[in-house]
Amino acid sequence: MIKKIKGFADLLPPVSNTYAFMEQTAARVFSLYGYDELRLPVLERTELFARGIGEETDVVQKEMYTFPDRKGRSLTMRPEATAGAVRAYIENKLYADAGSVTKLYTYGPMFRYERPQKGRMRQFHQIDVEAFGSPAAILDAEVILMLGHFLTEIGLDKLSFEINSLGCRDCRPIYLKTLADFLATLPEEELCEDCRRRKASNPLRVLDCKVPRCKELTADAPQLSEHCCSGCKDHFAAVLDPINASGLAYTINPRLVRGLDYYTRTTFEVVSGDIGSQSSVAGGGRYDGLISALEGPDLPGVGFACGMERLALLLQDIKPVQPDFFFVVLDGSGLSASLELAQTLRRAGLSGVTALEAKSAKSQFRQADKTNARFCLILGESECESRTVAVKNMESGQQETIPMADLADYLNAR
RNA sequence: GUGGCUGUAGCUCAGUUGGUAGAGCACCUGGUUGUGGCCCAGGUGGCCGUGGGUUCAAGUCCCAUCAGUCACCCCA
Repeated sequence: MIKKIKGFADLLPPVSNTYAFMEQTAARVFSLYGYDELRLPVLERTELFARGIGEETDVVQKEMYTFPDRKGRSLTMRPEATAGAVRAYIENKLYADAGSVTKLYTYGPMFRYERPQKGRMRQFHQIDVEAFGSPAAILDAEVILMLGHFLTEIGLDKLSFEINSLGCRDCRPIYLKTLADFLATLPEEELCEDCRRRKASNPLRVLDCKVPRCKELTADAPQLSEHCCSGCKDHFAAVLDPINASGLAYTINPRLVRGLDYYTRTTFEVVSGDIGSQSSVAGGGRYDGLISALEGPDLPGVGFACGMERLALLLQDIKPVQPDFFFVVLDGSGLSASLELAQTLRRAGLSGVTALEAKSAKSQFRQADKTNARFCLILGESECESRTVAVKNMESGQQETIPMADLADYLNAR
């Protein structure tokens, strides 16, 4: 038997209905904020991600599905949506007639070659939002509030928001130097193995280490909020003001680090304690240098992505829609008539299914019961002859004989 | 890439110190020759993940392998 490959999943009902619900809710909520849908390719040139996400990131270095096409060009299955969205924004010159801001959302599968575990698949799904072209702090705040609005609409209003600022292209390098100097003063042998490596490769990550001893050692580490430039300080305050006014609960997490190189200034994350170790259900932030780094105009951007697998872990699975009617046929003569009648009812807006073979009445009624149909429509020999249908209300058990011609009106009235 | 745990019916799982494979749910049929749910009776369904080894005998013990899962790491 051919089986699916590791880290890839079939999304079956009722889980698939939950995904549809998330997508539909996202589309509805985001449109309230002026966002339009963007649909992007799943494959891009490898270089897009290498330059967009950062050559040194784990995602690029060891997690991408990369392979040559038939002409030897290196292609990559997208590991996230932002780089592709920025590429589309530049390539289609959406900045030309957009006024001050271009608001887009997209959703779909992403691919990362990682060891699967709870909340982490190799093919996973994100709902992604990008707002290009404006440096306004109020836009950062709006994006965060919109994420909160969306989560509330899908029934998740108890999640924790964490917000931080990572500084800008000017002040972050200075801070990183300060941090590196501080880390160099720590006793090397007392740091965990990972942190010894991260000290050089990704110093911000050391602040995020979960090992207790590392936490102690870095307790007095210099904080970016004290070392960033006045522009970044003002920006961060201007982001928090409207969020405070909105009543959205959040914490400032000065150790909140994003793994993708492009983030600047505002970053945020939504975490849940109920879904295992992969606790981050959404994350995002501002990326003011990304568009120019991909050879577009020097315009800023802000956005976020939600992990649909992780949200689905928090949502009850939504049941498939229930049909209104089920056709019971008692002999072969009713079979073709039942389909014809069912088509009439469907065109009249009623949903339902027909029996596909004339098995015993008991068996057909059992089948009808399983579909949760509200009515059974019974077509036997006598009904076919008199051009009527026996309609049984499955809840009350009562049954009436209705002329075929009146069937749609009769059912629609109930 | 590293580690832990688990692989027995469609699903959830029992299976004693090794002795020829079980339950519940689901499914099918009947109890009502044209009427569901509840109940009752019966039934279908397993290379016990795969390969090798030990043994008179392996679901059970040993080795390997594959798969799943959780965690590290990383991220949404």
